[in-house]
Amino acid sequence: MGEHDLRRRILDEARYLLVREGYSGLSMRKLAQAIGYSATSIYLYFKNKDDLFHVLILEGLEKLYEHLNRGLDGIPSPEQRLRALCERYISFGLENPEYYEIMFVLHPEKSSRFPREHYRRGRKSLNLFAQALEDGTREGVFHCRDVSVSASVIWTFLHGAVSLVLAHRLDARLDRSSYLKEVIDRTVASMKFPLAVSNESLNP
Amino acid sequence: MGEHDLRRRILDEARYLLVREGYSGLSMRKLAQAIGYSATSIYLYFKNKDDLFHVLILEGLEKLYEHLNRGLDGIPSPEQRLRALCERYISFGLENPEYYEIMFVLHPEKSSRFPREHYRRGRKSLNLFAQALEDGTREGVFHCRDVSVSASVIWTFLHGAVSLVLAHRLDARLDRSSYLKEVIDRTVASMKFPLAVSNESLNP
Amino acid sequence: MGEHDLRRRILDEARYLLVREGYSGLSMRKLAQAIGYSATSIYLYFKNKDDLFHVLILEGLEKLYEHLNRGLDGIPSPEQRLRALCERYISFGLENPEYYEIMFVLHPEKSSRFPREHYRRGRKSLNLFAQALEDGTREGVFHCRDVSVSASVIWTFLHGAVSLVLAHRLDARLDRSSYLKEVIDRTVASMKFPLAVSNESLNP
Amino acid sequence: MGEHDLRRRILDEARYLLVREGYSGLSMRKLAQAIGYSATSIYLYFKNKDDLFHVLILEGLEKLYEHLNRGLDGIPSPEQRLRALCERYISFGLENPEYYEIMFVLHPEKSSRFPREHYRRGRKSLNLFAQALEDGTREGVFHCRDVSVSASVIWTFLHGAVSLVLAHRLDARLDRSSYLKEVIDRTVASMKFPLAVSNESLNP
DNA sequence: GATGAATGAGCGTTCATTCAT
DNA sequence: AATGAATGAACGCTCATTCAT
Repeated sequence: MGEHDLRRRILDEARYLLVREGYSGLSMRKLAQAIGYSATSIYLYFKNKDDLFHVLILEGLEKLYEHLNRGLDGIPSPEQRLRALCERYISFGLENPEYYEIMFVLHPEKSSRFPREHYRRGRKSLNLFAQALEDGTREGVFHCRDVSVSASVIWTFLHGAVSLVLAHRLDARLDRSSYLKEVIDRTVASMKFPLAVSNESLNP
Repeated sequence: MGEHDLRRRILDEARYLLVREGYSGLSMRKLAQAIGYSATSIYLYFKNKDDLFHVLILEGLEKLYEHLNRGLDGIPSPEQRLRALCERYISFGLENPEYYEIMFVLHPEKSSRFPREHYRRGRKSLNLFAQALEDGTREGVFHCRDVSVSASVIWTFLHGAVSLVLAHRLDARLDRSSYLKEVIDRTVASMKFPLAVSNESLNP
Repeated sequence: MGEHDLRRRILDEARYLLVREGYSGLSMRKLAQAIGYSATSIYLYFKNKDDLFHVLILEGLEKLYEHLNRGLDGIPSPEQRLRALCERYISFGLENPEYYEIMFVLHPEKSSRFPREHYRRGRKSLNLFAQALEDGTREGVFHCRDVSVSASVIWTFLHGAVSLVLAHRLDARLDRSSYLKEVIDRTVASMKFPLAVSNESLNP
Repeated sequence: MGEHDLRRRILDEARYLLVREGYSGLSMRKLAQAIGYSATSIYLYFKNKDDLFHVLILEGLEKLYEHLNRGLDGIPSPEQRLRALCERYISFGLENPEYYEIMFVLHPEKSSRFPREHYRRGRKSLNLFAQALEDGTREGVFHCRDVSVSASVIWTFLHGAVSLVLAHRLDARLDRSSYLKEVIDRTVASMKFPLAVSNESLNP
């Protein structure tokens, strides 16, 4: 077994188990059995379970960024670029449920155990949205007061969609593709609205 | 100990533990210890752990509905009604994180174990949004092709916000109240947009 | 609920549960639920689980005796009487599996907790066999050195049959009725044999 | 601790506990404590409690067969061979109460959880009896219509003896060795009788 | 680089039983 | 005569992890 092949297999099998059996179904024991190695071997490549998760998360963030960014420069129109970003975000989430869940859904109570490094990596993706908003705002097609806030808002909308779909929480009778289309349409459209001037806050 | 006080205490403590230690932190043993009773006692009031969760979920759905619906009829303007609903949904989620998580975040893989009855109750709340959309569409202030889809879209946006805030996934430097205000503003605004006629679907 | 009706119902339900769910399936909790009373109520009529079992055993021994003895005096021929006893013993066992198991099969390791009183009652039944042997020996049709030993031997043979059938341990392809007939035939026949004179013992 | 010594110790201790404390006394915890290891360790060698039992049963069946079969070919006379088999069966049962109970007495309601493989192994032993009967019938010393039925009948008689002795259900004043001798004598003798021709069945 | 052996802590759950009312 | 409330002990089992080799 060459160098780090096993490490790769562990990560891949972990993702597979994660999506097939859920978080609680991913135990070190089962993982070891699935790759055909002893449980101890996993600890040669990962300090502990958290570490393994950490690596998966970073990988996921990287993949998400690449998925979002690929050929993005070729889309000059800010609106079309934002729309493409929305579509890509959702398709990434739905096609990589294990990465998505581990990045944004699972065990938030323990997320504090993970270094803040994530956020830096995650922000790279968020900046793609922010950049489109920035460009669009300059051109007058979008109206943002603070593009970093608005980018978070867009992320919020898209995350709502992906997480509800992955968790099967939407009404089964809902037509999924028209639902997703409307999510994207309204998300993009919402950026075209001039925000009111008022400054009242909602919550302390 | 009178009547069913203990049952109430169990439910309350379960909610508390849930938000403090997460799902895996809510074990029957810890719960028992927290209320100062033996683990066995819990089984006098709940058939098993699933049953306890089931009760909490139903309670949460009921409370959410009441929170959304209180005095809603007194708001004649559909837009103001929709805005109120959005504000209330978010404030409920942030003020009742344990109910929110158990209803909409936790262990989705196991949610199939719970009867479909939930969804009926949950849909009552969704219908409040749908009704506002319906009225607004009739008045021409909103533009919806299918209010039940659009209601789901709104829910999607709001759920994205609540779940990201509860999971502390947003940039710490983000001003929360302006973020939340923008979420609500754009959510409401997005309904004012006429949807394009095109029928292309996003995902197979 | 008059006097001791409940006591009777408890005993009957216990027998029912015993045969339907086995020994471990008979818990005080389930028993209480089955009769529609609280678990505590059982303790009004029986000191504890052992006591309940004790009563069932004594009942079973009594019923077995009656089943064996009914109209037995009307059978003058010792051989026919012995044959009748064998048939009755087996039919009682197969038709009252719960009594049979509780009397002769279940938890022998704990039988020491039960008073020796059983044996007195049980011996009454054994004596019916012994009497037939005694009469048959006097008439020369049976050959017994010590009828109490031979009666135990007969019981041994019959018990083997009942316990194997109740436990479903016999080959499923075995025709049960010809098997049982042969058991009885050979049991009765074995008593017709003159025992050898030798006195060597088998086991220390 | 070399190789699989612990596995062996677990099995041996299980047998010991089984006979000393009965089936319910054999818990994984007690077993672990008895061998001075943690309960978890048992699961390194056995998948679960059923598996452990399964292994013990197979071991017992194998040992019983060897005990019955050893040097059996050296006994040409079918009658002497049958007698030897009877003596050996009983001595095995009395000298290996734990194997005997786990094979033929304990928790019959759960025996369905164990694969049918047992029965194949158990039948090997039964066939030794059948063979002796077959040979004896050919020589005219035994009279059997169907040797497989008659072999089951013999097993029945012997099992009755072993199980009653192990359960201490026989009258304490009974002389055990003359009782056992008579069991064997009459069991063998019973095979010498020509069965009647009648075909009436006992039980529907 | 990889493993076998082992564990402490914890899980959800069931049990027979007691006690005050 | 009957109950509701409560419990300590035990059950089979799984977990992430360690350590010596």
